[in-house]
Amino acid sequence: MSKEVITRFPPSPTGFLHIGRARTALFNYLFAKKNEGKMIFRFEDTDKARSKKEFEENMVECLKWLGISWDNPTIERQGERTDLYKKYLKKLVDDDKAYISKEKVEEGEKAGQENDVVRFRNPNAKIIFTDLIRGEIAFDTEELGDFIIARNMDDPLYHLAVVVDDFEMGITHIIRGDDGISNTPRQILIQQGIGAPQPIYAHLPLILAPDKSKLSGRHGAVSVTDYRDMGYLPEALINYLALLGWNPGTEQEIFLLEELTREFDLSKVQKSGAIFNIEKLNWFNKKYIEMMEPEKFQEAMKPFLPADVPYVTAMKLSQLIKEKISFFAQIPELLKGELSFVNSVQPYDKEKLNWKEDKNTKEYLKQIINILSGIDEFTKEKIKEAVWPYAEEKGRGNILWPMRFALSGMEKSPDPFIIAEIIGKDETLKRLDSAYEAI
RNA sequence: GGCCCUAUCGUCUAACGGUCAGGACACGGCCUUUUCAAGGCUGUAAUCCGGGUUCGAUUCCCGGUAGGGUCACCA
Repeated sequence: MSKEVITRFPPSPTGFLHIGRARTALFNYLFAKKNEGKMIFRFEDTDKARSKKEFEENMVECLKWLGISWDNPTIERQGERTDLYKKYLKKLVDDDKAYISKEKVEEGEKAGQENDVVRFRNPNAKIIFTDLIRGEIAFDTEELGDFIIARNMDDPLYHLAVVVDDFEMGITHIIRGDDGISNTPRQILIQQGIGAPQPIYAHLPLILAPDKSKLSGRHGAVSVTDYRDMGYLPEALINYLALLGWNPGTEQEIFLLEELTREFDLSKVQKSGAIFNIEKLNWFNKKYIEMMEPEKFQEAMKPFLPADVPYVTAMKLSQLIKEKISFFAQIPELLKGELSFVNSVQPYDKEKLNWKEDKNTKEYLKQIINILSGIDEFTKEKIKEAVWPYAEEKGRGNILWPMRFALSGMEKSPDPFIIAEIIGKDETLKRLDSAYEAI
């Protein structure tokens, strides 16, 4: 009878939630769910100077946005558990597994002052642990020396705090980034010191920047917030992140979170780092945008609309926008470019009104105007219905290209029927008239 | 530099000794279409190098090389 799986997500609130951390959270979540276990969310805020409330809030908010949940009703903070660490610290010192050492602070504000740091008495053991992703990893801990585990008896440092927390919270699996590998031997040593069982480790490959270095702030957008603000959908981010370093073993690409909780398998996690590729994220995002209900899409695009575009116009354009964008922040440029016809037609070369070599454009425009004038219900369906027979008769390109070009003034644009409906009957006829006059 | 990790198309990856080395993104072509986008078809493109083991290595072993991570009174 194996005991319940408990994983954890322990960020330190010293910045906005990093995309790599979000993936780590996701994998912990998926592993816990897959094994019908739990995931604990806690804040590692032993660095009081750098830990900020706003970052805590950001992390909670981002995880919720992504749909990743945790199983502890209140999120623990290490800052509120100092009595616990003190207890273990005292025990360690009493057992002579650690000792207090008077030392001068070398850097920072307190440089030069003396401090009673607590050092772990390193038994210089060889540590071998089995990583679920990488297999056996061996370390000689001798070179670690008697490392410091607390600033003083009241003020624990990271390594001590994590080990105590993982023990007290009954963590069975530690799934974390690759960069945690070298911390593992220290932590195992402390575990042995306090008599804690050794959890199972799984070190995830890092998410890399295009230059193959660890993805960090200097590489541009790296926080979940950045992507949310650019108009990426949580489903797309989850899907992309899940497939970065993991594969389902099939050729399926689209996965909803719920599906991932069933399919996820730690043994299919990659060993080597993966470069974060925005192009592929864009592709996923476009896919998820396509799947959105029109009303939901309209709602979602609201925050991204430029102030000078009337709401009603934007709503009319929503279907077109939905087809074109990969992420919502592209909306303003789309409205300024390809969809700018809604406001006005820029001056154009009249020769471009002709479809290929055909020179009867003036006649065609005349007839199109006649046809459209007779339509009362000016919808794209009705317009198409009315124009289509004529287009079939004279050749679709001959009719539809001049019509479209006269209405948009651009080589690339949506089809003429939609444009006509959006700008309305009066404006449509006006634009066709001026094309007719021009040519 | 010490220690540790890693190595398949440009990128994400499949292949757990025998495959024409498969898929996806990106890129090119074609088709469909009034243009664009979407869609369909299709093309270019990879096993880091050198030794073993084996009838046979992308796959197993060793050594190089390259890249990365980590070496705080940060987490």
